[in-house]
Amino acid sequence: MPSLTYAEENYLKAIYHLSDGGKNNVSTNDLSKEMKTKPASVSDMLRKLSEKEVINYRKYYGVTITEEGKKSALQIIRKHRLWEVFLVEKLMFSWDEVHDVAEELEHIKSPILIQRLDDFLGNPKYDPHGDPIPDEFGDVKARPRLPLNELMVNDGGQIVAVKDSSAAFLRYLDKVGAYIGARIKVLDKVEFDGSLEILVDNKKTLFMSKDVAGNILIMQTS
Amino acid sequence: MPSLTYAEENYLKAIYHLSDGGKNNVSTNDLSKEMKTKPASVSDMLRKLSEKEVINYRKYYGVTITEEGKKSALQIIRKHRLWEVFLVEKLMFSWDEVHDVAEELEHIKSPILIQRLDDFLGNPKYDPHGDPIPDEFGDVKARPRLPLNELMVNDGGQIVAVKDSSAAFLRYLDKVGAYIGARIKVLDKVEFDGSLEILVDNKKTLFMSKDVAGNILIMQTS
DNA sequence: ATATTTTTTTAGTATAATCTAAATCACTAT
DNA sequence: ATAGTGATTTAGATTATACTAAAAAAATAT
Repeated sequence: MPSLTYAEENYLKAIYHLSDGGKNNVSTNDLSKEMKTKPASVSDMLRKLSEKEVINYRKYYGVTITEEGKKSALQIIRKHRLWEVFLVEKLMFSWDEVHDVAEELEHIKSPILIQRLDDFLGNPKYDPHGDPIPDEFGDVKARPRLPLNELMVNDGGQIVAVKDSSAAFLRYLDKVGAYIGARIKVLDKVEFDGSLEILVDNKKTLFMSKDVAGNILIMQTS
Repeated sequence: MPSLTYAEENYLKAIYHLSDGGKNNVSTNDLSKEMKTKPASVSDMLRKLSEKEVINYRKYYGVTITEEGKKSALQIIRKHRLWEVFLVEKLMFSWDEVHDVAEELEHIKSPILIQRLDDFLGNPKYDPHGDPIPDEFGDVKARPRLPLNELMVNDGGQIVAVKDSSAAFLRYLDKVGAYIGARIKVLDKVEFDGSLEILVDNKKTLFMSKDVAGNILIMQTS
């Protein structure tokens, strides 16, 4: 694995995510939006990442991630998500506070640290947002999942992840008790605007817009 | 507190240590040795640290640390030592493995992270090498301590710290059972070379050169 | 007291990551 | 088929950290 600088790691991670795990091409402009840098800076970085052979770069046509690059990206993601578990489970961070800190911690370079952190946490398979944690070889146990708004009336399941991890959205979910792991059932669907009536943990019912429901991912069980 | 870059933090920490907590002047050459950079690079950095008012710098005459600088340095040291406790107590690192990783972790910028880490660890007062952990205001609870080789025959006490934290030295201590907290008593002193016969934890006796003993710090109890 | 040595600083160069402005390429719409 | 628009790259500048070589200041030794 080529050694990457802090900034290179961040670009590579962004490419991995924007390409949906390496499936799609990513454009310079999209990357510049994601990284909050100018397109000119992105071009420069792409040249460097391409020299290190973690991406395939053809000028003016965007990039794809290489197999090597995918491995590197998955290791960074592994570290990020393990640290998130640590922050939430051991240090009592709420799940909307962890992202920025994990963003820094993920760059600490020490394989033994990550291995021991993983053991200390009990080798978790999912992070606090429900996203799968790659193992040391980069293998991911993905759960089948679909957006809550695609369920039919009377369909039930468990919340396994959220698409939008913004602090505002996570605080909203906290307020209504929609945690990862919560069991939900669709009681009713309003045809007019697609909003839903939901039963949470067999206790509380709540109303939810189609937009919100679209950002909640469900593992269907009925 | 002025915001410092990664490199600036490392220089400031080195200045704090080399000046023995701000008591002495530190020369460009000493700093360049400590930082493993060239004197020219040090001069550059001193100019910058001086602009941020964390050191007093008079060209050709070395530097002293300011009150502001001392506060910043103590916060970095606090973070370093708390992470060392975490690594040893929670992640089962041995005390000779922790330094380099803590060297990276100490630069993570998040006041809330450090506060919660401190609580999670039970607000420890000393790190695994016996060095005191500054509190959030920079206050340090120093224990009175003297080098083992300065004890007289029949003097006893507890090992509270080590001066030399090199991996080799720490492994040696591990081997002979001389942990932080171990109770020791001086059974005999060889006049010729200053070497010592030591009783450890009322169980084991061992022989130790004056050099080794000089690097072990004792809180005397008898 | 001056010459020599050592220490420190300055000047100029290099790499990494960013920027702005200008140039160039690709795509779209007639 | 080409003009115009938008995306992308290149060129040149900036900041941070390091380097080497040369100059300058301080310390030392006769």
